[in-house]
Amino acid sequence: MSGDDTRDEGSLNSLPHGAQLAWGLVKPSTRGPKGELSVGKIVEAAVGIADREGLSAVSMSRVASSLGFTTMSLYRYIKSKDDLLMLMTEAVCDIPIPEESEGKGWREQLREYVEACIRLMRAHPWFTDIPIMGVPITPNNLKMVDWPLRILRDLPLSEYEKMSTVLLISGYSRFYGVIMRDMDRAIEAGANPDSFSGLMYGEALRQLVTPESYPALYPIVAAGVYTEDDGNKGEAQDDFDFGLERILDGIELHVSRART
Amino acid sequence: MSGDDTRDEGSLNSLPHGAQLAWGLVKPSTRGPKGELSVGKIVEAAVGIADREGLSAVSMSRVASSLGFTTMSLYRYIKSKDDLLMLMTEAVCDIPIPEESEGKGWREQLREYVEACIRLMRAHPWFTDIPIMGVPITPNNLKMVDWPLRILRDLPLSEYEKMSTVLLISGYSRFYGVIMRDMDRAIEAGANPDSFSGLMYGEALRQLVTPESYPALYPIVAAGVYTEDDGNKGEAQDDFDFGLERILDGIELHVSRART
DNA sequence: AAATAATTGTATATGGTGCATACAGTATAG
DNA sequence: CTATACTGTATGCACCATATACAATTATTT
Repeated sequence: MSGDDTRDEGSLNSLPHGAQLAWGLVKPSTRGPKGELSVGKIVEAAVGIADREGLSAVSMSRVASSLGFTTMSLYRYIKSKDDLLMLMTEAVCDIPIPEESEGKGWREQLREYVEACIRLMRAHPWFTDIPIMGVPITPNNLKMVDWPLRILRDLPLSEYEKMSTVLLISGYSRFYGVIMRDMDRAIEAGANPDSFSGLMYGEALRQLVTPESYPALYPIVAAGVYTEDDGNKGEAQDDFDFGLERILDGIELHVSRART
Repeated sequence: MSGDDTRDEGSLNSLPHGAQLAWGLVKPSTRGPKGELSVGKIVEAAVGIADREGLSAVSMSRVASSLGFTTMSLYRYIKSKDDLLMLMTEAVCDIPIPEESEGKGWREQLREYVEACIRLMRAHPWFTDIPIMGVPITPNNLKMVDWPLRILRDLPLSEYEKMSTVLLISGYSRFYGVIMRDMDRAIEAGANPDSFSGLMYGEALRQLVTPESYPALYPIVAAGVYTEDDGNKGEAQDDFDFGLERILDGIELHVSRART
């Protein structure tokens, strides 16, 4: 139709339906009644429910009824629940990405990236409940790959190494995103009347983890380091910073080796 | 009863039922008919089903009927499905752990640890489908914490730093375990008649990822590095090794700093 | 040896899930 | 103005985890 149609429809159709929607590849039809619903509204509603009540509260019927429609009406817009989940993550990955080339070094910029990832996962605790179905293939998700790649642009790394590095960094973000989300959840749950749950398993572990069976773990459990009984949120933050700095150190060392 | 009863029943009862079972804290009752079923058999059956057909095939009724019992009979042995999942991971974490103090350095030993973790996750692809419910609290799972701690024993790190390091390493294992499992799955699915799925999304992404919107990602997608179109399993292995070496480098740098 | 109490596996039921299908209504294109 | 394509809906299916009530079984206590 439009002149610049160099598109290979076939390969685009190979994308999951959710991805096709995210890329705006699904042409709105002209015939028939105009839909009162829309993919955007559905995803928005689903994200809202997930934010408020967790991912398990997101069922097709729940989303539909929250919009005042029947369950099945959603399937006019979305092929499966998996597609909805994909679109939820995509919607939430629409975050501002800093401009290129400020005066900051790559370490600083990678820290910002990781921070942004973690912030995203904490703002939407359900984020990491959605399993990774594969390599990112939707626009905003790919922005989240392009961003760190841009940061690495001028480093003396091969393209494979750059991808490896991004995988390393984003994997670390995700892993800690999970941990921090769980911590947030625990704290929320810990605010319950049963506040003694601070120790919870700490005391039990102190009885079960013997120096004979767990020689290296024992002193750590005994000292309360394992269960972090002091309830100090800072500890987890320290863990996180420590690991990140080790990773950045490792990258820096590799880069400096490559330079010589 | 037995003389050495210094146990605080209360705190042990605070453990989830699955953990109590794993630690052998649930006394078998004497009264009543002896059970034909057992927790061990149930978990074994569940693991078998998961290995063969994936975690989604593991339902209470499926497990029960595979053993020739009714669904509800399982609940005589296990309180909830969550407990079953916990016991499944626990069962599978029962792997041989190398003796202490061989001539190997800590880097080498940590590599072995990570390899073992990955091997575990590939042998049981459902492993990472089970969400982490919290810090490990079951015997074999704790062995998987004690092991790397042992490796770090003689390094000049505080206990907090050691825990942070273990978290870093095991988090990396888990992240890559997920990736490799997904890769295995894709290869298995790719063996289907529709074998052209080798490219799958690669071709589509090459159309969608423009140099304007994705300046840093574009060359990588264009070169086929992003989707690893060559189907070479070695690439992912390279990614993995690269990241691991960066992490080990980072730890080494930190240690050498601490030494001075 | 008899009574008691605990524990077994089962049958049935509840309220949920994602989704297939068939359908009546409605707006557009020819 | 008819054919077509699309809308939202209603119904139903197979499945899920789990609660409850129950008859059968067996070890301990009396």
